[in-house]
Order: sequence, then C-alpha cells, then structure tokens
Amino acid sequence: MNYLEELNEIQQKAVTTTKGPVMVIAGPGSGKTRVLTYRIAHLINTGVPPWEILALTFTNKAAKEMKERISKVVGDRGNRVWAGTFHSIFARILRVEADKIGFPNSFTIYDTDDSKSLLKNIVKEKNLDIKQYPTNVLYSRISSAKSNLITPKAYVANQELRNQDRMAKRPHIHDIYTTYMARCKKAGAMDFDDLLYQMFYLLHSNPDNVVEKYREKFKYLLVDEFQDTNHLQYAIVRKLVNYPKSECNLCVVGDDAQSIYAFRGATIQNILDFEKDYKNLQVFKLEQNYRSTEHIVQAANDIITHNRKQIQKKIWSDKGEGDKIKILKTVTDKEEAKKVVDTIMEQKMRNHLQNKEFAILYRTNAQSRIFEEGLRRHNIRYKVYGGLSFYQRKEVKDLIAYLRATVNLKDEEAMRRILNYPVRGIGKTSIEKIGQMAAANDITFWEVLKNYQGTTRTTKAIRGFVFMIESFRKRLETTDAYTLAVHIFNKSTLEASLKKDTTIQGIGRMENVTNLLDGIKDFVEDDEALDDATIPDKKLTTYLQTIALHTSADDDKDDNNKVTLMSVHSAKGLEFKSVFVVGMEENLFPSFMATKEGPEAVDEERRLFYVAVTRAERYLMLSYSGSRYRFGKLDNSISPSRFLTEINDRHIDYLGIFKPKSGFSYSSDGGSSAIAESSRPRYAPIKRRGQKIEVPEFTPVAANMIREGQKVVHARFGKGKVEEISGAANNKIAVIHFDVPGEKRIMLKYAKLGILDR
DNA sequence: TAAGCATTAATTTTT
DNA sequence: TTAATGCTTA
Repeated sequence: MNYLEELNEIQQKAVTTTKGPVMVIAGPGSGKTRVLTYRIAHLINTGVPPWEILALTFTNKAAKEMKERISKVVGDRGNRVWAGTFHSIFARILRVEADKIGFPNSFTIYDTDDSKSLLKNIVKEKNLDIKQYPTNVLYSRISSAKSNLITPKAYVANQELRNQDRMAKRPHIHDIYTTYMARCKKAGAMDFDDLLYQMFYLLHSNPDNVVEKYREKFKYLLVDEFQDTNHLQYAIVRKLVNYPKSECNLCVVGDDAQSIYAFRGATIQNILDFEKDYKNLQVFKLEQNYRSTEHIVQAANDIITHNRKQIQKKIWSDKGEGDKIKILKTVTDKEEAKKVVDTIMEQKMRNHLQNKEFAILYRTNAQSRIFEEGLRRHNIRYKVYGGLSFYQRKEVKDLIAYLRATVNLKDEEAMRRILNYPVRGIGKTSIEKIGQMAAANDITFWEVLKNYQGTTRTTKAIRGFVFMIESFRKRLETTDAYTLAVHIFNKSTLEASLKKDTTIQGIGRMENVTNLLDGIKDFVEDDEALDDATIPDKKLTTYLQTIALHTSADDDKDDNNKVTLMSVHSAKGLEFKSVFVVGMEENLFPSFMATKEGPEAVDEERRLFYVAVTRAERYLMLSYSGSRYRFGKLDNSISPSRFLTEINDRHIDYLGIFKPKSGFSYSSDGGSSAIAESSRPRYAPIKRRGQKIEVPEFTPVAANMIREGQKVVHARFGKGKVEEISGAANNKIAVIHFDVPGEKRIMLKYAKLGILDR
C-alpha cells in the first residue's frame, strides 16, 4: 500500500482510522482532498465494497475531482463509490423513492428562477404587493426555514419568526410558504432545498422502512467541507448514521476558518455539535501547508486571528519564506486593471509563468469586466467563471422547458414558460386567468388548459398547444431522448423562430441549442455502467435530472492555458502560482451588506479573505482603487479594506507609497482611456466532449455477438479488449480494457461495438 | 394581443 | 452598466 507513504503522520492516521466517527480539521493546502480520496481508496483496498461508501461534497467540481483521484489509486472500482454533491446524491435516491412521499418519480427540479417565478405568481394571486414582498426575500426566508427543518405548519406556529415578519411588515410570509410548498408538490417539482428537505422527510417518515435500506447500503460516510453544511444536511447524515448498533463510520472533513456560506444557512454549529454528538470522536488536525510560501501562510494566520470564534490552529509551511505580499493602490479601477495585467505580463516573462498559473479574484462577479478588457487588449487568453451557466441561457432553458413539460405535465413553471413562446396568440391576461382557474379549482395548470372551453381565438390557440404537447408525449415511450428533443425543437417552432434571427447573437443562440442537442445525444449514446444494480437509463427524465444540478463552474473544464477570473467564493479549493485579489476596499471587500449587518457578517468576509489569500502558492498581490464605476456611475471608495491593515507589515511590500491608513490622497498617471469593445457574447459555446481517440470505421454488431477475449471497437473509446462479461441476459455488462482511457464497464444493450478481426 | 418604446430598478457570494 | 418591468399604440 504505497499510497500511505505519500502522507505525513497525521494524514496517515486520518486515512487509516476507518472505524467510528472521525473529524479532520484541515487547514488550507494541507492535503485535505488527498486524505479524503486516500481514505476511500484505503477502505476499498481493505475490502469494503465501493458501493457501500457514500462521499458527500458541496460542489460538482469537488465531487468530480474526488472521483478522478480515487480511480487513479484503485482503478475502475473507484467509479462505483457513491460520490457526489448532497443535491445530486439525494436527487438520485429520490428518483427511486419519491412516490413514497407523494411525488412522481419523474419529478422536476425547479431551479432558482422557477422558484422565484412561482413565488411571484403566488404573491400576485394573493393580491399582495410585490414591493412589500420582494421575491428575493421570500426565497431566502423559505430556504432558511427548510434548511432549519421548519415545516410550513411549524412556521405558522413559530412566534419568533412571525414576529420578525411582522416587524419587517411582511406578516403573510408563513402563508406564502405554505402555498409555495403545496404548489411545488402539485407541480410534481422539488426546488434545490427540497432535494435535501424531502430526503430528510423520506428518512424521517420512513415509509416501507426505507431508512433501513440506506443505512444498510451506506456503511461508510464521508462529508467534505463540513463547515459549509447546514442544519438540514447534518440532520440527514445523522439519520443515516445514528441507529442502534451502528458502527458510526462517519468521517467529516472541514475547516472552520474557511466557512464562507453562512449566508446560505451553513453553520459551524455543526462542527461544535459533532463533538457533542459523538463522544468517541477522534480528531485530527492538519496544519502543515504544502501549498504556499511562508509570508503568505503567516499573513493568513494574521488575518484569521482577528476573528473571535475559531478552533485553535496555526498553519505552517516549510517551503521557504518566498516573496512578500504586494499591496497596490491605484486611482481608478481602470488603472488597477492595467497594473494587474502589466504585472501578469512581467511575471510571465521574469518568472516563466503560464497563463493558467494566474488567477484574478474578486468579491463580486461584476468586477470581472474591466480585467477582461485589459487582458484582451494584451491578447492574454482568459476564462471568466461564474455568471450564467450554459443551462441558464434563455434559449437553452426554453427548449428544456418543452422537454420538462412533456415529461411532467404538472410542471407549471415549464408550462407557463412555453405556453406562448414562440408566440401563438395566448397573451398575458389569458395566462393569468388560467393560473387563477387552476388555483381556484385546485387543479393543475395543464388540466385547465386541457379542459379549456370557448370559441375565441385564444381557445383555439390553447387547443393547438394541448394537442402539440400530447403528441410529444405519445413519443415519450417509443423514442429516445435525443430524437424526441430534435422533434420537439422542430415541431414547437422554436427552431424556426431561432433561425429567423440572423444577428450575431441570434446565431450564437442557435449554436447553444445545437450544443444542447449534442449533449443529449452524448447522453443517449453513453453506455458506461456504474455498477451492476444501476442500469443507465436513457429516458428524458433522467437527462433532465442530471442537468438540473449543473452550475456554471461545470462548463467546459478542458481549459488549457488561460488566466482565471473568478469570485473568491468559487476559488475555494483551488490554487494558483500567482494570485491577484482585487478591489480591496471597504464596502466592497468586506461588502457593504456585511458591514451593515454587523461583526458576524464581517467575520465571514474575513474568512473569505483568508480563503482568497491562501489560494496563492508563490506570488500574491492585493490591490485597491480610489474610485471605480458602479452601475455606470463613478464612485469614490471610502478607504482601503480594513483587512489590509490586519496583515503584519513584515510580510508586505507596499507598491504605492505609504502604508494605507484611510482616505485617498495621491496622484498617479491614471489609466489611459480605453476603447470599450463592442459587446460580444460572454461565453464560449461548450464543446462536445473532446476526444482525440482514434476510432477506425466499423459496423456495430448485436450484443449477443460479443464474447470475452474479443478485440472490439467502441464509438467513443476506440479499440479495446473484452475482459469479462457479466449480468443478466438482457442487461449484460462487459468490462472492456480500452487502449486509451483504461477500463470501462459497458452496457452491451446500449453499446455500439464492432468486432475487430485481426 | 403583441411589439416597440420609456422608465426604473438593481447588484454579494451558489448547490 | 444591464435587465426587467410598465406603458402606449397598432
């Protein structure tokens, strides 16, 4: 087991202590992911079946990385570990169990837009003032209720919450919450929080003793980024782990100093509770930082000591003291961008760094623009993370709404979206009327449409719509997802209306939809099996499930050599040779909101800054500007960020003139005026999964032609040799060793394989 | 009903 | 600045 040799003493203990509850406090750069993945690999190597291991992460990115790294150590077996985000794993389970709690198994997942649009409709229907009940407030209020396991009923009865609402002049929130939940259920839909909330409810209400099934299935649990979990997530974990005679093989990994999602309900209370909940707990602290040089590490320690509450720990590094941290001040945001880009150019030359070794990190996504311009001017390739994900683009969402409505007729948000798009003569007033009828008669939006009586032009249009959707549904069972999607794209006249638009943006939109269709095709042709029990299914429903949880961070990762631009939040878990943290000003970082809210919120901003600083391996520059454009208006900054003064001077090189105190008074050359380039679409269209595998031409053969030992060709993976065939007659799985990516488990039913006779 | 124009509102972070 | 909403007119 040579992988153990790659670990230090404490890491080894964290990996090999597999029985009972374990907590790993892992400072930044301390090899957390390594511990997590090696722990899983170690479990597998000591005989634990991979499918009995459940590893929960926070982001898709983390899940993907974990899976890849496990497979590197234990090979193909690693694919069969249940590793994924809380949301995706629970969605997968709910797909099987939803009917037990009154949802269709083909439930749709409402994204934030869907939820907000539903909330808006509810406010309208209740004749409440939208200004008094802003959608964002409702959304976060409901979200935090769910995250704290407060049912609508409990909310109504909860005097504290009700008082808060009354004070905020929003006394009807409880009512909106109740209606919202009912409407989601009626629509056969779950929002993001429901994937957790309903999962808990499933285990808690325990129909058919379903909880036992999953307790037996998952004998080993791991939770990544434990400091970012909310009450509800921890409650689910406990449901799975705490029961009589349980071994409690639960390992949580986290760092209280990197908790940056409290605003979303995450609570380090979970860490404190954990110690109480499991008295035989073993704690391991990873404090050696393998990422950064000493100035950076020590500056990070300086920063975090300004927070009140924390678990005592001090990270250290033996990588040498390295360069000091540079602090840069400029007059304008334009100049800030210019100097940052200049520094990137200089470091590229002098320190032989590549584009991909740089990151520009900012507090808000809106700050990216000016750096983009700067980089573009110097022809430096870059990639902006954050912003809209591919699946959130309007044209993509439109087609997806058609698919969703076809799969789940109850999906009201999807129905509303497509009912009059492309325009077919069903106006706003009609849609509103239909919504009211549905609410009044307690039937679904679709049922109203279906039974719509009358002779008006609108009625005719509605009939046409109903007929169209029904014709799509008829194909649902007989047609595969891709063919159906193409059919729907065409028959819905979406295709025609998109093709009509020949502007650059219009062509881009068409390209996006084409990419979406290609993605569906990939999905249909994918014949990899995860384990013997899960037969990959090609249904549209399944496809929709998988994309609902995609985020912008998941779009094309095959990024070769570009400067990274992203928010500090999304930089968590990443590392770069050279990092620029920009916009270090009061009211921006820490944000205005946080300053207003109080010290707790500022502490969270400080942890965020801690995360930002610890992303840097070797070079770190912090910059602030005296003024910047906000909403198209020039704003003067109040003062440099307080965080800058919290770092000990001995780690700092001031590039301006003085140490920042407060206020701005100095002169500078000012940024040369830039010619803004015309707006281009801010995205690169996603590429189809790139493959450089050579695939000779072949004719696919029937599944029963494939034998062990044969040499075969696969449409995507190229040449390989069949190692083993197993499974029931109609669900045979072949283990094939391919030349290029290694071993794959292929469902013969779906496989397009050719036999190589040579 | 739908398109075109005018006004206004909003900007913290994300599964 | 951009996105979303509201208002007017055909």
